[in-house]
Amino acid sequence: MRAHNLALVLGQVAAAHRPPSRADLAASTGLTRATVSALVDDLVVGGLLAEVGPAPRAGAGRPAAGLVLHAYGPAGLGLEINVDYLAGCVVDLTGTVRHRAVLHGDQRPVSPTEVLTAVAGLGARLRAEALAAGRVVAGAALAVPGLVSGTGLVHRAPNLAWHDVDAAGTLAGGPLGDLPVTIDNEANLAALAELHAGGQGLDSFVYVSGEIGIGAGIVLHRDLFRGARGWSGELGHVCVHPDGPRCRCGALGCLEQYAGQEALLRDLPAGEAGLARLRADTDLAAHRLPAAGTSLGVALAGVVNMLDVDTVVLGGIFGPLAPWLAPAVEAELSRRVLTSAWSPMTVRASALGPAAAAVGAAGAVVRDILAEPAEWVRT
Amino acid sequence: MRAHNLALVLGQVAAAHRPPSRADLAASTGLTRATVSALVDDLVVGGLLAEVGPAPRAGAGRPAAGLVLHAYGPAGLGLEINVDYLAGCVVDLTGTVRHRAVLHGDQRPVSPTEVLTAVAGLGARLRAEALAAGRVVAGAALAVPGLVSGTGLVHRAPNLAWHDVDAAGTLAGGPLGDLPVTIDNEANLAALAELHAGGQGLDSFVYVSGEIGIGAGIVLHRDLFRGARGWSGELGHVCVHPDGPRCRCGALGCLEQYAGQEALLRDLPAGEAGLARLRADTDLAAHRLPAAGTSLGVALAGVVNMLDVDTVVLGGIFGPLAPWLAPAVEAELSRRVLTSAWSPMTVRASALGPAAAAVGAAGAVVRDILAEPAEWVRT
DNA sequence: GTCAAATAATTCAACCGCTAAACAAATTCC
DNA sequence: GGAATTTGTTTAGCGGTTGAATTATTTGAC
Repeated sequence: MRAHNLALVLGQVAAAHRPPSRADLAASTGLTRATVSALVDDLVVGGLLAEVGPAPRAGAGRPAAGLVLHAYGPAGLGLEINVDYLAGCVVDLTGTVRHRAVLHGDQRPVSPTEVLTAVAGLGARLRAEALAAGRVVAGAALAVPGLVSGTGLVHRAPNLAWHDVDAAGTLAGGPLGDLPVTIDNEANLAALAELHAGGQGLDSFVYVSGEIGIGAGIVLHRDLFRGARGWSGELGHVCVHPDGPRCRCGALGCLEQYAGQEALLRDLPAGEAGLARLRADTDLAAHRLPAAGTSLGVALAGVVNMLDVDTVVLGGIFGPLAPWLAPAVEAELSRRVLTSAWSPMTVRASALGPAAAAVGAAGAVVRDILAEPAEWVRT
Repeated sequence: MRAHNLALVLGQVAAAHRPPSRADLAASTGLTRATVSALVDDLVVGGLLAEVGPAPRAGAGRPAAGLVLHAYGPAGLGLEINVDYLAGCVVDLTGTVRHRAVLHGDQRPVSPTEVLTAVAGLGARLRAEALAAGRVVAGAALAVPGLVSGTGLVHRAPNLAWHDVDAAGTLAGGPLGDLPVTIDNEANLAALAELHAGGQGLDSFVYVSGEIGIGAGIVLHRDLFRGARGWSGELGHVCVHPDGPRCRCGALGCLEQYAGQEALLRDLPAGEAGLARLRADTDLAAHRLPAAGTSLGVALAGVVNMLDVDTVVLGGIFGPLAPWLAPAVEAELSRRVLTSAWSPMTVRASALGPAAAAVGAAGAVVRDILAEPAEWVRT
């Protein structure tokens, strides 16, 4: 019960626009001022909340002490393995990114163990930086472009050609020592980053992650949707044409064959260079991208009909390509989504830069602390 | 806290295979025997639990008093409006159907108000029957083949040609008096019925409801998934061929055009008669149904890739047709679902008879009481 | 400049609900 | 018939919330 109320109070502080007073919290939580005072005291000595000077207020009365999340409370380390880069960042309790780093380079020729060791090294460096700045990293999360079990087993990461890689086991005792590391899908964590950075009114959406493959993270009522076993969001292998070209996964006509990076950059250089060329050659873009957007729209329409979300966020490489893609996606959605007749869909580009999943991963760590403050307050 | 523990104890009784003793409940909930005793006492005087004679047990010790859900506790009324029938039933706390009724007849020519009044009348009759048998109906739920808002507004029921029908408002003060009635989608409630009747190990699945249209109810971890606004599960309008035939909804190549009742019964009499003919003419069935199953499989594969469930239940008219449909569905799923490589999909026919949604609706009412016993215990 | 009004936060007694341990009840085993 | 065993109840104690009274700190009026 105490644990629940601690989380309740902390959540109210996190959600507030201005630093709330204890009295504000009592009003918004329904608890007594006495109770809130006791809870806040625990959270302050636990290092999760801090008092700020009283904000000038109109009218009489004793001024209220504002409460904010402690900027030097426990921090989260986010790591990301992707096909063509490794990334990491440290985020404080308020959600502000404090340190970040990216290592470019194709990871496909590197063995899983070496990739994991490299990203752990990157994480250790960031952790040391954070410590030097006065921040203790409380935990880490690692984003991987593949299907991950709760135990930290990467079942399959097709575009890295990983297969039953025990990521959690490999990381244990490495450069990160005994820091607890959770492992999750890249699109899921990027969707969380979008949820918290994207801001205003974003409640339920599908985040489409265009990297080498196409993944999706589904957020419903500000909560990540994981499916029954945590393997949801394989948008890239939703069928667009039942007898289309064969996909790497063995099936016919998967979306990835129409809107994956390789399809978009056919006859162009791979990676950033190809993307730049595509954006520069407006003729080519105007020809190739709307078709991909239509396929994306067909697949997403099916998803939306089943899942009922009202917003699609285009992320990864789809973000910068959104000007060409979004109109086609939108057209297909309004044509095919049953509810769009009275509740139109929104399609927007992601508000995030590169390495969104790393930011989301770090954010997930601090959100876990905020959701479960009781453990942290005991120490 | 008390409310939570009341629900916890009640849930354990509901989930148990044999009538548990207070000591069993203490063990399974982690509470003390003393606490459980106090909670059970409240639930017994509240009329939700009943004691049964001690079951003969091996070994020494005082015999335990078994606890069961009270068969004469508050009951739930389930109602269903469908294109070609109205149905209703009363279910007691244990989930047993005690009274039921069906009114056959095409509802399409009838006005929404008349349909709603008719189904309410059916409900009132069942309620009176239940009362005569000693059961008080505590609430009702109505299943409608369409998209329903939380406020009881039927936004659209395409196959009834309903459009913004205020079902809750129309029912208020009618034959059901002031009995609280919730309104929900037919496939959702049928899925709940499957969850509770289907039994063993059914945890996460997609229930496919083949009626005039094709709907789906999604259950994840024994919990109904509703999407952001409660409009999930429109499987019938998932795209199978982006440039297939035009659907009533305006889009091209919707699943309904390939596996809807009208497509299955082309050139055959509509309704039951046509279905009987189709099943009798094995040549025709073997020719027509696997193709429909393949389309169903393509659409479901996309759904499963996104939602990550491991079981598909074929309900409505797809239930009796499952022998012809299921193999094709299964083949398509194992070909197209990414996770099927290491975690094969299950496709099975529904265990339910007709009017599954009415049973699910009544079950939903009693499950609500069981989930929130505190309110009931106060009186 | 002092005092009343207003608002914030703390203190303290009372109470609710759970726990732990002792105790009473009802049966089997020897 | 008595020891052993298991169930269920009773009682004291404790954590945590409530509600009222109290203290603290400011604004505004006279």
